[in-house]
Amino acid sequence: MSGFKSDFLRTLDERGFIHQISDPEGLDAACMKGPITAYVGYDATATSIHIGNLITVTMLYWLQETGHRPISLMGGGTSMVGDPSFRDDQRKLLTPETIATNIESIKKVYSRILRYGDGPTDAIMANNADWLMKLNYVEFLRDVGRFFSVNRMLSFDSVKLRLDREQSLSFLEFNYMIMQGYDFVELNRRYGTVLQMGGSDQWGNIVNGVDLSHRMGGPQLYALTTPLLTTSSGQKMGKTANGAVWLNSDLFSPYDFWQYFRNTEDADVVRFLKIFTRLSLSEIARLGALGGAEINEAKKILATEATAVVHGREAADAAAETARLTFEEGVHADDLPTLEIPKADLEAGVGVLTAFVQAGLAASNGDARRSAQGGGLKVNDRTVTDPKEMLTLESLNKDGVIKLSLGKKKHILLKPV
RNA sequence: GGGAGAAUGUCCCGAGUGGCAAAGGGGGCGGACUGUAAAUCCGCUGGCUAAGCCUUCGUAGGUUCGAGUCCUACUUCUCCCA
Repeated sequence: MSGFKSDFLRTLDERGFIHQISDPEGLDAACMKGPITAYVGYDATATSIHIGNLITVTMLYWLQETGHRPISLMGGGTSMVGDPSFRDDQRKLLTPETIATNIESIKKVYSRILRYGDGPTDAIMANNADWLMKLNYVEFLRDVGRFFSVNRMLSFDSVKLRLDREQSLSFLEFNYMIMQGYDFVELNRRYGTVLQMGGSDQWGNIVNGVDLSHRMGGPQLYALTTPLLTTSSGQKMGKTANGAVWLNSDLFSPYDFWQYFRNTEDADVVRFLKIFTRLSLSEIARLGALGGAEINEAKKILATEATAVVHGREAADAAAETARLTFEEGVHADDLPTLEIPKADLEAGVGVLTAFVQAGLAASNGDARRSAQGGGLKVNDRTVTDPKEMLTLESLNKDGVIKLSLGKKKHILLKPV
């Protein structure tokens, strides 16, 4: 499916963003004819979007870069219902207040990546609550509901999975795809939007919107999905011990974000460089040619570039420097995650295990104890052998802090105040 | 409305004759080997004031020296009949 003429599709294709397109030739032609408007919808189920969503935001970025207009759609209305696609349990219902808070928090990330404004290719921030919340039930059923075939909706994989597993699918959730389909039509009316993009799990929902437009006598719309990103060893991307890789820095620090990419598997480096950085394809090819231990250089660049996109260049460089000092120089860097602890506590003495729990490196004393038994705890780079050891003012190193380490990669500084 | 089944360690899947802190996976964490990679091997994967104590098997009661296991009611979910 290569050989696209438009800059937009060619770029997405070359960088590995394309999984399916509903009518590749038609869409390519539309992109050639002039600026198009395309959108991606985002759930407001958390206070931040995560790395999986970053892929689609990046598509919006390339859309804008190649001369088109992106819309980031906040799911203020659809989040009242919850997307059941490929899930085998019902989501918890969110309160309108939670949704509003989430949207405010989520919005911050976009302006770093997209350029918003009133110009012809400036991005638009929309919220489907603006039209969904006002709908009149019976009217909506007659105008829109009649175009949806339940038989067909039941045949979508996203729903079938749920039914096959004999999990219930409430009528509430069943309506999600109708709302999403309607969003597409509404965005077309308001902004002339002709393309909806999303993850591969959204294919069914997106195509529903394309169909709905047909049936309602509207224009031809297009669907484009990205592959579900997995690591080469088959793991879903973006999962860590503490949950998802969030983009908001209060949930997942730039340093952690940098580390996440630094630890990319060899086999994924090129793929991730194409998707998560803006480096040219020739530069990526050069980095991809590095073999053996040299590929670590490519991973550092990947980490820094990806972090710069989300958190800014300054934060990215700082994270890189912290990592360099910590891992390559073997000294502790000042901006490792730091926890302040009252000086009085140290004077009285703090149990090592407790200290690790307070630092968030262990879930409980028992957990810390087990890590110590496995040789995974270090205080100032010295392995903890006695779980009863006390940390006191004596434990402060020459820089006046105590460095706690879990394994080789997680470090926290305790700073007396 | 009637009938049949299901709910297990707060990550998931999943065994479980009345003696159970509860088999086995997956995932995760730690160790070894390396390159902050992958693969492989080893250990850990309820809580605590820790040779002991406390809390866990949908919820609440009951039988029993003793209940995840048996009984009753309830909740939720599935399937079949209406």
